[in-house]
Amino acid sequence: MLPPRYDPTEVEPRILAFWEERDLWRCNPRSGKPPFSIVIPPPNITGRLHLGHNLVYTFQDLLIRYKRMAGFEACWFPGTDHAGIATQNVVEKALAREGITRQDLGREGFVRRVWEWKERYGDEIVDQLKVLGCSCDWSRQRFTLDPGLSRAVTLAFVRLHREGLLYRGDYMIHWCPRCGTALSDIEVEHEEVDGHLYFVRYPLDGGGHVTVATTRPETMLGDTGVAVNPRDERHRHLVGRTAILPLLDRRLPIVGAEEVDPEFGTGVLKITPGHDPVDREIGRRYGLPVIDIFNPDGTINDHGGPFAGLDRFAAREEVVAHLKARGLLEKVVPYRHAVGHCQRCRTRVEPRISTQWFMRMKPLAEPAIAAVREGRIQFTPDRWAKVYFDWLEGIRDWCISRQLWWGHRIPAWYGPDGEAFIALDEAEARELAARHYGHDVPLRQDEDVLDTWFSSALWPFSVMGWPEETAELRTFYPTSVLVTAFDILFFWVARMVMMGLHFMGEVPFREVLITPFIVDEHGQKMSRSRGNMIDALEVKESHGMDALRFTMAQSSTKGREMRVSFRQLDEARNFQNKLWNMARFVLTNTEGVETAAALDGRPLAPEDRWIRSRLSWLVEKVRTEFDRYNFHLASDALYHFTWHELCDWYLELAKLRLQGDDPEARATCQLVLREALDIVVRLLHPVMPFLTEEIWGHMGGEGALARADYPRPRPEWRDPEAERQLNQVMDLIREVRAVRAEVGVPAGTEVDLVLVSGAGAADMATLFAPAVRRLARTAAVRYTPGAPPPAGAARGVAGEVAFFLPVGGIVDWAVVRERIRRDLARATAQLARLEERLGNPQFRERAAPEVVAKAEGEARALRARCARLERCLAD
RNA sequence: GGGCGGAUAGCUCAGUUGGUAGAGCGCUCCCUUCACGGGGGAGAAGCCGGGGGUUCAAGUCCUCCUCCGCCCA
Repeated sequence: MLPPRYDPTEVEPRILAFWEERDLWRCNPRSGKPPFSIVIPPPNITGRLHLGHNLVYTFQDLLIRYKRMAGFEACWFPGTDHAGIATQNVVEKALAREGITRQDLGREGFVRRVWEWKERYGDEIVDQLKVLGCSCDWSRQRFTLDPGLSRAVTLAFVRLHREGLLYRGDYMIHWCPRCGTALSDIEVEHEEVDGHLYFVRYPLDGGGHVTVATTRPETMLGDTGVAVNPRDERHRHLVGRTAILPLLDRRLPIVGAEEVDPEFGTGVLKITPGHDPVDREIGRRYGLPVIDIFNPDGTINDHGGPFAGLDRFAAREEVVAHLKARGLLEKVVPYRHAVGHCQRCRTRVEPRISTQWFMRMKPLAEPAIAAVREGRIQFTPDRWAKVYFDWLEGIRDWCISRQLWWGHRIPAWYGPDGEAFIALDEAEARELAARHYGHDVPLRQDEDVLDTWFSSALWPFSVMGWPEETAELRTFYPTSVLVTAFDILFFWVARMVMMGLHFMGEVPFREVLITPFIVDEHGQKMSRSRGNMIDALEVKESHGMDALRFTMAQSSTKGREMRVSFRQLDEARNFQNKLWNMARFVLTNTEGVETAAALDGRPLAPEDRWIRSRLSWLVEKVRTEFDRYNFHLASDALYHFTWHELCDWYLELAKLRLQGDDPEARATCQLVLREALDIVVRLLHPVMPFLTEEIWGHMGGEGALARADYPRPRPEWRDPEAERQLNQVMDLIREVRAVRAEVGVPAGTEVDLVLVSGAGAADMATLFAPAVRRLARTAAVRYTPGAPPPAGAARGVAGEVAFFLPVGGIVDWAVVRERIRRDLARATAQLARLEERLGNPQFRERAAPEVVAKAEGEARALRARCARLERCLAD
């Protein structure tokens, strides 16, 4: 006997073990089945599972399980990402607690420490995925720094370089002083901050001064010029003169430049070619020197003269104080402006010129744009395609080198004169160098590593063994769908498309499903600092994984945001329990039933034909909505059907036969119950795998439900007549209940039900009398056409069927009459609207014939209903 | 400045070829009915943000506006 409450904490670990023992997720690229594949967005090894991950992984698992059951060779490729900056930060913090720095350990020692850390903690997130029930092919788990994937990265770099798509040089990049590395443009987040605009006087050679305005006064230490707009009447005459940089007494030529906005500040711009992209451009035109004033950690270097050694923020204070002391600070006004911050550590970044590797993006972006335009990749929701185009069309070159130790070291070796040799390994580089110089020379490998996203961009094929021509690549590439959140659309999705097209000659995935962003019930972003995080593993303990998955599926929408609250989780948990009890009921009432016995050929009751008709609809609905990624519509349909059709009605009706004395009728009912349970459990498995697998076990199902067949539509089960009949029965029962409740017939009182008119009323009193008696809690059910109701009888009209309950004395006639009047008023108003529409010749002329016919049918039914209601009042 | 998303019952949200509004929660009343009180039954509750337009018909299509949020420059 099953317990009356479903206990996920007991069931889930057991089911996990059951799946694991059977090795169910391993795929065979040679099976010949149609392939369906997904590569996981590799979680960061420093990551801990949050609901955002959970959502993305739930959708993927749902699709994989669905396709697997539907007959596909469904392969989900799992793995993790080395996350250069994040991981290095984590390990450096750990070292700091020991009082050491990575420099103390040296590069080799540090990298060894990171590997040790990775071995210890790097699989935590993978373990969490397993606990979630993710049906990945774990035998194919990869890590971006695995030897195979690292070879892929090196090879990709070498090829791109030979193709002229990589270059190295001094350019303005974003520098994070805390991480000590360059960042790409998209790793910088611009935030509005309240700062100040400082107006500083620069003396002119030969007397007088100009005033410049700047938000970063410390950068004046790197000034090598001053510019004005040549069209600016106020300042035009200054061009050609020389200003003197305060504090350092550097001579600054004054030049004319169209870029100078006369409206900004005083219209005079200080030129700092080392630390501002616009200044850099102006400086280049006039041959102004470039001065980098920062050390890698953001302190001022020797170019800052007396300020050397100060942190950039302290330097700002000092510079301002000195200017003030010399009377050169004209004024300071509050100023709100956008400042770039490091995406990883929120530190303010500094624009800085440095030597980095870049990837030329335009030639790669064009085919990527075409692939989506031509429909070879489909976005869901499709509006994301526009965001994708906008970014790719304005794309800039990608700074791919990072001044880190943890990552793929750039395969570039430099000779004594700085000549670069790009090769698959050092031996090859030596060969190239020897050929170049005519003799062996000592080589020095590039110190830098590649942006982690470089390796992520290769993921869809590196994970399948590229550059080897593997069976996996042949079968599973391109993958079927990529599921991810929008925040990595540029970082990852677009770059995978570019690399996939470039190296594989084919898109990496045919569809991209962009999931909503999870926020709390008040629409706030979930974050540790806000304290509003919902931890997936805690929810697993309190509600069960299936409840969490159901919530994810049900509250997913096409919007940008998705709110998750404990209320929804409670609802899902209740549904979980409802399902459990539905199964419990069916199983305890069908013990010993030979389910293999053919149901076909047995005479079915109308409710059997009805529930089969509904099941047929449900199968089609669920499959259709899964196929469209409308997980909320599929889960709503499953929820509504299970609770409000199967449990509320079919199970209640089934009790009549199960508890009756006709063994044949009971057997038929039992078979239908088992059939319904079987279909529901299969349909629901992708959404709620643990619970359904557990029920399947109790059903004595063959093998694992996870590998069973997904239900197919059964159009032959469609039965409009049975649906019509059952709808009428349900209407009648509901109406009798409502009349009883409203006019105050005590719940325990069983009264007769007399049906007096209406099509189908005879069936209600014969075929369906037992059902009506039980569910409407009435005694005898009689059909007596035209019978006059006794005085004080409660009465009502269900659809077109008029009835009364002879309960004179119990009820208040005024209440009964009031209720009928209200029903009549509603029906009359409805009828009036319909007749107005039908009376409009243009409606009859232009509306679709079936719409007109439907309206006519409704009007006919309403007229009948109104007549019955009027009759009720008259009698 | 450009773009996108949202505005529907008290709350959170559905509503896919335009056919006259739904769910869950909450609320009110009733039920110790033998699968489930994490249950069952009944009920109240909405000028679908605002204006204009197309249409026989608009929550749904077009346009403008207001408010909230996000992305890009």
